[in-house]
Amino acid sequence: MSSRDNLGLLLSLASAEGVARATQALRPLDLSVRSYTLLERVIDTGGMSQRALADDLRLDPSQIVALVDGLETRGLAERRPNPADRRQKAVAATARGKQTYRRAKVLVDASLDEVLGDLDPSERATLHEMLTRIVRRDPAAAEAAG
Amino acid sequence: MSSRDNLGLLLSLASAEGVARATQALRPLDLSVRSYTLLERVIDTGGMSQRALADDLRLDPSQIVALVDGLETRGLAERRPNPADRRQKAVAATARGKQTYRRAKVLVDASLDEVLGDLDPSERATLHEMLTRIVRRDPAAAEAAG
DNA sequence: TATTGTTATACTCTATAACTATA
DNA sequence: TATAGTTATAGAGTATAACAATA
Repeated sequence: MSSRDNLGLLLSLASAEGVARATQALRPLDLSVRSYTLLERVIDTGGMSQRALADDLRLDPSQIVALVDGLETRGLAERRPNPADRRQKAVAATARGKQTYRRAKVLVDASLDEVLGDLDPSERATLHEMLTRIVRRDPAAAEAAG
Repeated sequence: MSSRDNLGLLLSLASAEGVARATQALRPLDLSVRSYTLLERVIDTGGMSQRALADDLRLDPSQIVALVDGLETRGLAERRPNPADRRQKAVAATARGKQTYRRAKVLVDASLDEVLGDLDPSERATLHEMLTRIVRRDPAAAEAAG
């Protein structure tokens, strides 16, 4: 196996390509890829605790704080108290946040099409399924790996 | 499409998982994933200019300088003059660098097996082929995308 | 003029630890 | 005791610009 066949490297390069293009696509809306992803997640779920966001996005809770701060300052998301557990704060998108997300999604999807341009729908489904299996591992295994 | 189906996010998470595990696997040898990748590349090619390395690894030339400096300080790689073009320096692995690489490869391959554990050889080949198509795009297209 | 390697700088991302308020 | 959110800090990684030597 030569270095050109390094699957880990290929994965890393493909990811970097996707992030770079999405970053560029989101520039007109002044949104980072991670803010966009967080916004998408809270819109789809109707609101999540910051801890749940950290778990889903595989980020440290302290990074979620910074991302939510940024979105809240711009009026795109807000923290709502959770009466059931006053330690938690439910992060939810504002109406303006949802509108911004819809516009952003069009741009991001187009940038992803550029990256995946050579893959037909069936291949994309296969890729999606395989990546899901890679990512959705037993959390205990990831824990053990540190 | 829900955020759980975000293919760009999945790609990013899978890559991060692979890099994290490889980083951990390489810790005993005090090698970064990028140093390992560079070492692999110069061993497989028998020596490359820093510019060629930057192109292959999708890194800025100034980052190659830092990586080669680190490997050279530790006696794992060296810069050799290129008589044909005195601007260039051919980066090559030393005997010790090759030995370190062989030990590192065992560890990295094992860590990759953990990440790809659910994929059989045929599926890995499919993944490899698709990622190759994503990464090996027309350089002009990547250029245009910034 | 253009390219290779280099230095410098700033910015983002990531990892870690410690603190507070709640449970 | 443990968990959710927060703050602070240091280290990687990344992007950009400028420069000297060479083509």
